[in-house]
Amino acid sequence: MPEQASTGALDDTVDTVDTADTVDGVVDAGWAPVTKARTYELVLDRVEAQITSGRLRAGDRLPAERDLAAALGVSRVAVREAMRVLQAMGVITQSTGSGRDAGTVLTAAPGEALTRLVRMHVLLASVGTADVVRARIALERESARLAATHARDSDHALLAEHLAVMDDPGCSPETFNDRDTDFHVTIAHASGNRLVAEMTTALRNAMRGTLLERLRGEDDFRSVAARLAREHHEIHEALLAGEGARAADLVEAHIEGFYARH
Amino acid sequence: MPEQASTGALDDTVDTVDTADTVDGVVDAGWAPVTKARTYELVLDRVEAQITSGRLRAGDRLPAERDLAAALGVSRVAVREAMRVLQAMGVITQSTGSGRDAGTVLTAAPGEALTRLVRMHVLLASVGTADVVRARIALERESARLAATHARDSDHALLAEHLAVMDDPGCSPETFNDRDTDFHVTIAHASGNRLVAEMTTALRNAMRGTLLERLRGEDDFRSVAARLAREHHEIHEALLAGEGARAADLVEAHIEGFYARH
DNA sequence: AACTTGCTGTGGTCCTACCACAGTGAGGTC
DNA sequence: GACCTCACTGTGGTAGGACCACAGCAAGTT
Repeated sequence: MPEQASTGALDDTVDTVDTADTVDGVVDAGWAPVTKARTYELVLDRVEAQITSGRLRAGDRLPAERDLAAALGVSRVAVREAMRVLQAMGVITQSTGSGRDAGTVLTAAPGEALTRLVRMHVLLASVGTADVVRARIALERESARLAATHARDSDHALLAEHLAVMDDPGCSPETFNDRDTDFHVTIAHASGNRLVAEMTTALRNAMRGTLLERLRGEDDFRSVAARLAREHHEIHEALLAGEGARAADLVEAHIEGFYARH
Repeated sequence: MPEQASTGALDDTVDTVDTADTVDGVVDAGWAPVTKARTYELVLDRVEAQITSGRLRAGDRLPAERDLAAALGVSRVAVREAMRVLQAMGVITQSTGSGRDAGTVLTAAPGEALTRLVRMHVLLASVGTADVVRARIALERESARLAATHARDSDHALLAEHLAVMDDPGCSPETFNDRDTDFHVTIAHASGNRLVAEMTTALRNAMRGTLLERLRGEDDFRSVAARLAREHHEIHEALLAGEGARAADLVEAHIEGFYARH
């Protein structure tokens, strides 16, 4: 049916025909340049509409790319590009093969997407390290505050495990950094607030490389590690005691302290 | 040159050839399934590497899609899908036409990308409204605290303008909602912390629809608007006085109050 | 009953062709 | 000479068709 250039069901192509024009002598009332939306964006809109209307929800399977393309009257390329965007947002997962669970499935996994986004912008110097630190503090304060009342036994067990590894004097900077990340991420997820947790995780992960470099460049890695470990223990104790406000203050001092001193 | 299936410079295609195998009788030492990375991800890695190494920075122009494809030894489709991802992350902007500034340009604009990401996940019920509210409070407290010392005269002027519009008794719920958003966003950007600002903006924008619905459904919109406006004025006064802590508390009460009461 | 084998549906990749748009510059017109 | 016109060129945008790799399933074989 499409014989070239969208003919099908997707002709919302024209967005605005409104006001103002800049062409030479023409009257500038009631005219605006006609802006065309790219086809893949229209596909995105359709998918979003399906979600909004409740016809599509997490766990559901999307039509096959070919079918979707045919149904919307666009090419498969357009559909694929829309899928790439959704994937980059952590909204879908794709896999090959046949069978019920194969293909494109709606799954809400914002974590990885956020991490990549933040890391990319840190690399681009679009946001500075100091900014990330302040954002981390704001979020992790909230994480800690909530975790003090929401954390379960399994969370505390996990935290204890991470602490034990970091206490080991033979622990390398790499291992320490990984477990440090895990410690903070565990607290974030114990908060029970998914959004705060994912954002916290993303920021901490995006800083992973930077932090590792600092740890490696440390003159006396062991004593620094010991101090950080001690602070971790204090935070954990505050959480166990259910003292959210104190935990939040400790976390703030912990994060700020590391950056301020190095 | 590529006669089908990647032949070119991008043959990192094979990721791991390591340990363990599950095939029936075969010795399970030293074998693992070969996992292939998707081509567009390899392209992404190359772009990220260029940024990391400093050969590419914000404002720079990327090679034309065709050239990049040739240089990397992949198809244009692969390059285009990588571009879609970068665009979805707010890392590039694309435009047609010729000339120096046409084509693909590295520009760090995380705001819109974040907004879409959060909105999508709110729609998917991956994160609940209450979670977004708590996250907003955490971030906007920080925004307000920083804005109290960093805001310039132009910021205060903008804030005053928004306040004036919201004070107008004839102001519609739509207009009020828009200006309310603008008010919070202006504070966020006045904080001087780009990351906090972008995240704040994203959350506020993602909630735009929800908030508008609540305002519209209000029995006595005018009195609610009047109360919100009064709170806005108090916040503004705290900012003008440079009292960050008070501004933060007011913002928290302001946000939480609205959700708690409705 | 257990294994093998081929079929089918899915995303992954590539190529090629063409369209729409925006500068650029050569050429014509006044 | 100054100005306008218009074709050219480089860019992303789109379409369509072909083939590959993979995973499940079912029929056939041992």
